[in-house]
Amino acid sequence: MVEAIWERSYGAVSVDSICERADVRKGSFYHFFKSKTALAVAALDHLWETHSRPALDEMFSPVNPPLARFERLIEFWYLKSVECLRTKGRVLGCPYFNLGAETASAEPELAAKVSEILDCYQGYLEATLHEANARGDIKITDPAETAACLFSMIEGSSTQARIHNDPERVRHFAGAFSRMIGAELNPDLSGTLTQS
Amino acid sequence: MVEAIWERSYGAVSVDSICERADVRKGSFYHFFKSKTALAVAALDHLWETHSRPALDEMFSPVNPPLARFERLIEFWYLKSVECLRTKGRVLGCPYFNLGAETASAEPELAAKVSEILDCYQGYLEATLHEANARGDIKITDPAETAACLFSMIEGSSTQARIHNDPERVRHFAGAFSRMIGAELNPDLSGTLTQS
DNA sequence: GGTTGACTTGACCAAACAGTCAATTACCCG
DNA sequence: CGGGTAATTGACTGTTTGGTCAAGTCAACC
Repeated sequence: MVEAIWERSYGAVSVDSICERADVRKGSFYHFFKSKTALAVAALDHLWETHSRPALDEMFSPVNPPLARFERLIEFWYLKSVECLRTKGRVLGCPYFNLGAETASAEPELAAKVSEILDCYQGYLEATLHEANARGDIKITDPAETAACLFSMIEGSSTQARIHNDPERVRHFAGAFSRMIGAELNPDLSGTLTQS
Repeated sequence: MVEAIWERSYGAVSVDSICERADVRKGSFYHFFKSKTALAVAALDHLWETHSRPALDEMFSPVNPPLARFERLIEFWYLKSVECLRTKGRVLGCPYFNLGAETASAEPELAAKVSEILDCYQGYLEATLHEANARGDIKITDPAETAACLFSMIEGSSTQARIHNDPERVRHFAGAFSRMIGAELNPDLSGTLTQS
């Protein structure tokens, strides 16, 4: 499962443990997947299609004005981190990013899938920057480059949150986000209070 | 060795292979290090003290004006990525960040060491922002937060460069760096030409 | 010359690893 | 009901894993 890999790491999760958790014998596993890598690719794709992409489609829905979409995205990452710490006992960061960094040099197929997903994610940012530009909300000369930087900041922050096991590390980038696109964003970051 | 872990990953490098590369028998290894984790901690510390910290001390030397230090840092990351691709056949990103992300949830001692190193790294940025503020070069209201964001962007970019195996991914953040601190930076990013 | 203690060695361990396979069962379609 | 195919099983393989250990080497010091 992608969850176990997310919580631990690709190298630390064995096919045996995956089978045990799914209550399936190893032969069945290898009937459906030709290798551990193939399972990981499929799991990543599934997670993307069933969770991440729908969530992004909602956050970046055209019914919201462009800058509001960014606010929702910032909120999303922070709430996710806080919730993750509460429910899983650890801040885990981005599953795609973690897995990609770990396996980039050893599992080319896995890295290719992660690359594809990450670029698609970044595309949401870029498209929104374009739209905000067109509406005159902001004035960005190179939306592609800016999207890349914003996305790097998001992923970098959330990976730091994982390393330090501290969700507040993803809180910081809200202000920088505003400064980088030259517009005021006011995401609701009172996530820690949502439990009460 | 830290190099093997950097090129592959912590989980993919065995104690056996480390011993073989060092032409040492396993018993000797465990005479000096109580575990594989302990070796990694020591190796990380050694890399930091002998390479990264001296490099940072030079880049952030007080003889350079604050903004010039940032230019050198941006250059540094780009040149490192290009050189890494040329000499090792792959862009590898930041060894601390990669290792920290992979082992954060399984190896607390390792994660603690990485946290310490990363915070120290970020400290160079923060101190420089303070100094640039004091000189009137820039006007940043929260240097700590800004340093965190800049550092996240650096690490995020370089990890993306690793995942995509593309050094140009670290090139992007030069412009964003300028925009975030509100001052023009002009790093020399003609790194691809340095081989001729 | 004898003792000490740091270092080295190779044989060893039990567990875990990814992956295989022949045999069996479940299921669907005619 | 009968037959073909898809799914499932458990026992198996050969390798590798992190880590241990008794036995030994060696130089330094008393």
